[in-house]
Amino acid sequence: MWLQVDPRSSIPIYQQVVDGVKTAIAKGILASGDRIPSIRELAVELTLNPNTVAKAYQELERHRVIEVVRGRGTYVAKAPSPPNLEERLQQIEETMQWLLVEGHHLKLAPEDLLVLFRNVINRWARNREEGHRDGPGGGDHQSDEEV
Amino acid sequence: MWLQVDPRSSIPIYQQVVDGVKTAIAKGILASGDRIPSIRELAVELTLNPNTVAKAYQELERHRVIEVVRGRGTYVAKAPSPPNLEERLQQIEETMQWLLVEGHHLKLAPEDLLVLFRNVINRWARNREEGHRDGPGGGDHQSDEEV
Amino acid sequence: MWLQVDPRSSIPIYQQVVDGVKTAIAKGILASGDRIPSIRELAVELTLNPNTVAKAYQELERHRVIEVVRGRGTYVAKAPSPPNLEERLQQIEETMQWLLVEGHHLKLAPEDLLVLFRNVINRWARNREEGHRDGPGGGDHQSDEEV
Amino acid sequence: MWLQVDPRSSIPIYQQVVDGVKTAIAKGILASGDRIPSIRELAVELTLNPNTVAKAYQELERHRVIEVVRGRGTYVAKAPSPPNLEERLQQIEETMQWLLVEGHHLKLAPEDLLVLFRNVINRWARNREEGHRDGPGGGDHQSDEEV
DNA sequence: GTGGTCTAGACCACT
DNA sequence: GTGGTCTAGACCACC
Repeated sequence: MWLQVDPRSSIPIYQQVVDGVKTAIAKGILASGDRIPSIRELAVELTLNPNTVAKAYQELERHRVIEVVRGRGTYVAKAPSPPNLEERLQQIEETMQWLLVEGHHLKLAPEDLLVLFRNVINRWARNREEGHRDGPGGGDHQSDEEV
Repeated sequence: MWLQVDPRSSIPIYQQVVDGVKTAIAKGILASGDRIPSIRELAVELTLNPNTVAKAYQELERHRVIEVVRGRGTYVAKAPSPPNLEERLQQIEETMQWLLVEGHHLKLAPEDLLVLFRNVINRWARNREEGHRDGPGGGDHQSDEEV
Repeated sequence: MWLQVDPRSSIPIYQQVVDGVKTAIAKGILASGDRIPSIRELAVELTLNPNTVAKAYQELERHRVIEVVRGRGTYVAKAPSPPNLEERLQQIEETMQWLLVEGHHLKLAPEDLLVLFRNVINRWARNREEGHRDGPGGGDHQSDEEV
Repeated sequence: MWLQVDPRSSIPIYQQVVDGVKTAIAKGILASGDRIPSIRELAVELTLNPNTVAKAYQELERHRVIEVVRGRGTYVAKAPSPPNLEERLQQIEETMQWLLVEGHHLKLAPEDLLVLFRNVINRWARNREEGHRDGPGGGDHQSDEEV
């Protein structure tokens, strides 16, 4: 399963679901137009309350990440154009500043963090490739891009 | 004041205080051995509940960022050697992965994020320099900034 | 086609059909006595479940907007005299009040809304003219009445 | 009470609460910075489930209409600058078009609707004045603005 | 005290 | 079958 949840984490479960779906899309495991499990299916799969999953799905819909077709199911959105772009860009910069602060207290200079970030990116790219290869549905989406 | 708090933020106030102190240290505004305001002083200054400030200070002490000397006050720790390094390094990497996911949904490629990160670092370096220049070197706590 | 439906909208599809038919009539694309597609035809055309179309047609019939002639087809009603006029007038006024509230939060004064409404009316009138010119079917039914 | 709810309406209760708060603000009954009832208070007052009220409050917060201060209560936002302005403006125009369609079937020409709208505005202005006069707290906010 | 999250179980509208 | 809404009752973090 491309989605896992840790009920003991301090991060709300619904937020974990939101992040998990976003991650699966970013990794290429889910592609535009793919159907994702219904609320009830996912609730059974992860042994969660359907309401919890519903809350996550609503949040994802609000962010234009998925699209709900009443009575038929839920799908990964076609053109995931984010709404409040500025706000979220600012959040990204704040997170980067947090990295600098946290790094300083771990005695990591900005250059160290830059190197670390590069490593994370490379590892990510490799995983993404795998995600493409053994993704759902067999040969539905290619994986022939260079890394 | 080198510390500000937004009561309307979704981030807990005590967490904002923790982050604020860490940031001030990382920026060079506070240095090892500097005295920081007492719980009551800070509570008055920021109009917070003393319990809230106390909780933040506890957290900072647990992370070896500050040291409380009974009856004399609280000081920035000499050698802020982090305890649970492994755990926090992992958290940093997770945060970087989150940047990749969020960036993907904002149509920012890893390279874009790398550039963005570099910008943030540069801006940070500039601010840090200023922090050094007109830092709290003179009296108890400086407050001569324009408002 | 003078009717389009968005399955991803939060507005029920049957309601979209109802509104669509009413709009076509108001625009002059459909006129009194015109034949409209059968339930099955429309369902095929829009790839909808026939039940959904049937529900829409029922609603339209209840509002005296269309008339079903058993075995012969469905037609735009002659004298679309509304049944519950009071109720619907009240609904119109409520909608106008909603416009004022929503406008206030968008910093639009009532005068601004009035201007905006005038613009919408003008645009509407222009479209309506076009609807007249290149109406459906090419001369099958005239609809050059004044309103 | 400046908020009423009809449990038998087809409009979701939480939506009624959202609209009600917005209306109260637009009418001047609630002003920037005013405290609004806590979730539990309002739930008791309207005999609703707290979760229902919470959902409404979250929606209002997302629209920047209210601000939540943890542990202290909820307040009408200072600078209610709406986020997705374009989207909401478009919704307003669509609503105005709906008025034209609905008016046509009620045999109301656009000019009639314009007149009707003017009436609604005037009535609204009068009510707003009253709302100011016998608002909460007596003379806390003035009501001497032109109408 | 406040709001935030989660579960359980129910009913409804839509397709 | 799908998602949307509501209730009831519980636990938790924060202030």
